[in-house]
Amino acid sequence: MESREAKPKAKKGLWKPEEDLILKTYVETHGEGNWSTVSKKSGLMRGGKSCRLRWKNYLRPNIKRGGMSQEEEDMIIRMHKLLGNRWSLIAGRLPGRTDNEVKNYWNTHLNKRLPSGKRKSTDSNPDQDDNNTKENKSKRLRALGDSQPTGNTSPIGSTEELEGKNQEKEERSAVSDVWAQQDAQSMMNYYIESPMVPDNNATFVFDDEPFLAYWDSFVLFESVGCGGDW
DNA sequence: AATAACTGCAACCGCTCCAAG
DNA sequence: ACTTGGAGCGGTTGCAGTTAT
Repeated sequence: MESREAKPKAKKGLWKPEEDLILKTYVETHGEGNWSTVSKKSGLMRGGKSCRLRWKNYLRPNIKRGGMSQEEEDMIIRMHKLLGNRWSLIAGRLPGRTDNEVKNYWNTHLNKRLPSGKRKSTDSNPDQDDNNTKENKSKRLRALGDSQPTGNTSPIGSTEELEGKNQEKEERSAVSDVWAQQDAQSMMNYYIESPMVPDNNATFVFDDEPFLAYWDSFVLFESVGCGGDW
């Protein structure tokens, strides 16, 4: 596909301020989308994916930067418990936060704090510490990559999560069951009471995925099937 | 002061999904 | 029905900054 000759190689690495400016200006005048053509039209020597990522994670308006608040952190933990590594879904519940940011925050701050956390632990046994050294990291990950299907590192349901291409669909159909089995009631209470939700009138920003669909099916399941009192 | 080790984050990669042709 | 290409997602890597020795 990319074997077209004379195709200039896309620039990689950190974005420079002038590149940011070009991209920002371009998107603000032409709108999002058609990322593959952005590099040509804007003059940026970047791949479309790179442009999209930069915009989405850094340049987009209303991006909230800086440390996570306690509410945000709590939300991430709860959502991760329910959804696993569905970073885009989790980020969708956190206005101004991106999936990449949530993912990084989880991996660097939260994961190691939780009992099941397994990355870069500071108080683990020597064997585990050895596994966490930088030079061993790559070897370990490559070895895993050779022997494991991708996307199977979720702490939640890592054993029951399904391999292969139907995983997503099956997950979606199963998600209400998962929620029903877990602390669904407290989750609902949290949503209602959360300081991040100014009122109950759908003030979430549903950026990407149809989270409402998940929610609806869950509500349906709970209210019809389980006799919940809400 | 030097440098090794660690940490956090930005960015890339590979894959899947899905709409258009 | 099939192919193709764009978009999006999660996992992984690279590296700059920080801390420990």
